[in-house]
Formats: sequence, structure tokens, C-alpha cells
Amino acid sequence: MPKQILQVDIQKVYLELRMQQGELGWWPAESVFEILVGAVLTQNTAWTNVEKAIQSLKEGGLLSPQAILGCENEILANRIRSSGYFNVKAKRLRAVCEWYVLNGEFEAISQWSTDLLRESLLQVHGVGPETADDIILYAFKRPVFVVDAYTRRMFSRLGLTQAKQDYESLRAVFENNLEPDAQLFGDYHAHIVEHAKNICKVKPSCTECVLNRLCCYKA
DNA sequence: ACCCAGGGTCATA
DNA sequence: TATGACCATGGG
Repeated sequence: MPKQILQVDIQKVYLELRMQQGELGWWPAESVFEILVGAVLTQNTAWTNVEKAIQSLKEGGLLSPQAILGCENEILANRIRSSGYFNVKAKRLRAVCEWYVLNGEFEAISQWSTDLLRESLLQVHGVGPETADDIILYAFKRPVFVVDAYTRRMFSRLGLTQAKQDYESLRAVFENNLEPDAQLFGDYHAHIVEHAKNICKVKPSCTECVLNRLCCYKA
């Protein structure tokens, strides 16, 4: 894949999505901590279910790391029930809270380099590459590109990447072909997800798709 | 009734 | 290192 072509296409797809879908307003959250919570709760789960869980946490006064660490596991699990995998995610939320508090929360962690931040997050139980990058990008505003199942499917169909390319090299493709701008990366990822959610559900012959009908339907 | 969603961990081979 | 089972709710 000639690098110059790839760079043009990676940028072109963004402009096309951007033109088609306009402003999206990601990541929806009222605080940095809410982004951390959302990043865990949205694992393999529709965002609408996550919104309900976050709302329930707010109503229960549990939208702070101290409150989550201080409450009974059953209370926490019940509050996030709607996001699915609630027992697993209750444990993961605690792990993220411990990491956050132990390291001095936003102010102290903000001083870290992006590499250190990423390595540290990846050691937290329940935080894999995508969740880590959600947090790094949307909460800490660092230019890392979030790769998800949509991104993998869409860009391999467009012929710009390989279908079973590993996470890190796929992330590098985007980061090497775009200006390292957190605003841009965040908006791009948002547009990929929104495109997948809103346009091509299942039909391989979707004519509304802006990307040569190659985007989002399952194989 | 089925399929899928803004993944990750753990056990097995 | 590479698959597969498992986690679980809610909307289409």
C-alpha cells in the first residue's frame, strides 16, 4: 500500500463522513470521571444502555471514584445493570477507580506522558487497548486513535487495511496518516461509530452508504 | 425467536 | 499465539 495514497484516503474518508454527518458532540459526559465510567460500561454494549446506567449511578450518588469504592458491590452492580455484564463491569469499575485515586486523579495523571499513561492503564484489570484509548483520547485529550470493530471492518472493506490486522498496527495506520490532533482523532472515531450505527445495519446493498457500500454490514 | 451492541479475560491446545 | 467460552441487558 503506497503511503501517499493511504494518507489521502484516510483523510478523504474523514472528510466524507464529516460532510455527511456534521457535528456529533462526542464524548457525551459532564465530567472527566464520567468518561472513565462510560469507557468501561460501553464495552461490547449499546450506548443507550450505558446512558441508563450512568443516569442510575448519578441518582444513587455514585458518580465519583470515592463513592464507587465505598459502596457495596451489589449496590454498584444493580446501578449499572442496564449496561450488561454488570458483575464483570462492577469489578472493572472498581479497578479503574482504584487506579484513578491511587495516582492522584486528573490533576496528577495529566502530568504523565502519553506513553506512560497508556502503559499504566493497560495494566488495570478490565482495561484493554480500546478502553484505554477511549480514556486517553476523550478524557485526557491526547492524540491516540481509537480502533474498534467498526473501524476494523470498515477500513478493511475499503481496502485500506487488512481484515485481521492487530490493534497496535491498525492504530499506527491512522496515527501515521493524520495530524496528531486529539480533536480530529476524537471526531473521526465518533463519525465511524455513528456511521455504523445509523446507516448500514445489515444490508450489503445499502445505497445510502457514503463509502461505496462497503462500510458496516456484517459479513 | 434471533441478532447485535462504542471489549476483555481466562482456560485450553 | 490463537481460538473459544464467558460475561448479560435492551432494542431492532
